[in-house]
Amino acid sequence: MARRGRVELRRIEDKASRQVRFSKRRSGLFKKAFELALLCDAEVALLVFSPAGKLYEYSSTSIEDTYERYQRFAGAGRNANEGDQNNNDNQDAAASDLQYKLREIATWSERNNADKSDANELEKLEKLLTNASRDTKTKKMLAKQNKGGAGASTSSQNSNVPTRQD
Amino acid sequence: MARRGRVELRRIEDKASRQVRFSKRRSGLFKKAFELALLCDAEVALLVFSPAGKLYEYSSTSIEDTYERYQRFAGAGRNANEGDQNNNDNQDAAASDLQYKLREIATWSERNNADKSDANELEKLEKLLTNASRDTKTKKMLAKQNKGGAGASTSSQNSNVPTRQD
DNA sequence: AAAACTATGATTAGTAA
DNA sequence: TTTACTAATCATAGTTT
Repeated sequence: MARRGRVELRRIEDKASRQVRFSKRRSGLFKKAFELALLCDAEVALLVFSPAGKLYEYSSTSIEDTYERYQRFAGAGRNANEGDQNNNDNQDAAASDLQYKLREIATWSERNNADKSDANELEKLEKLLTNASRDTKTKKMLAKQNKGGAGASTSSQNSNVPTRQD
Repeated sequence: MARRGRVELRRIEDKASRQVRFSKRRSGLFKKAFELALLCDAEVALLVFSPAGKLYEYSSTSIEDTYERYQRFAGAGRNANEGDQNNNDNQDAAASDLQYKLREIATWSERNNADKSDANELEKLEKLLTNASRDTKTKKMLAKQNKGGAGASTSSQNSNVPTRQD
């Protein structure tokens, strides 16, 4: 027969049945992760260690890459879990993330169809993003100053190099 | 009413509905991850970047710790891995990856500094990549034909000129 | 645009082979 | 042990509010 009621949300005591459930639920979880990546075009990385210490992994690109991206992101300002707070804080993280992607694109298109005019487009786009990023930071700083901060006027440093370490 | 049939397993084209589905499925996935960790006493780390480039994370202990454990593990000799259907060694995949990054960039710049001329740059760039991607595919096809070929001579559509179909 | 609804498909707990 | 079955809960696509 089937289950008698809704499943209780706590650790399963019986070892054998815990192992069976782990195996079933694990495959369900990995399937869902894969579907999210595929259907919704998301980047997903999933690591699971079984209670017995066995490793299972899934990644839509590569664990390493996603973890790196995570670190870059988290470094600049994070946007933790579910509960989706204010995403102003991670705008400049997103910006530096995008700069990175842009460089990737530049490298790729250089290798594949190097063309002066294309390079030009890319350069313009990169400048555009750099500026936007700086604007965001400046605005945020000004906002902070108005609220309670000490003053410092922004020297607009120039653009082609992404604004790195503050 | 409810859904008409089973869900098709491919990328959702409509942007708005992709975003909605992402949000729903993401919360489902995180719930499952949490339950697996709790019920089965597993160590779980989950990183998701939305198509818009937003980060979501769950970890039963800490992302860093689990990643470290993963590295130690992977270094020594690894075990099963579930969803291992990505074999990203071809240019094709690289190209579509770049398209994805481009869409991220587009989304971001739309939200932050929407501007007609910027949109134009992005569009040009996207077209450029689309064409390059198609070229790659065509070349690959030709190569395959030449290798195993029943000798059908493909009317070589010239590679740099897009075949209009939109 | 986000939240509620709801019919339907998907997942799975318990059981059995 | 894993695999298969099946009833019942769960998740969610499409729709409505």
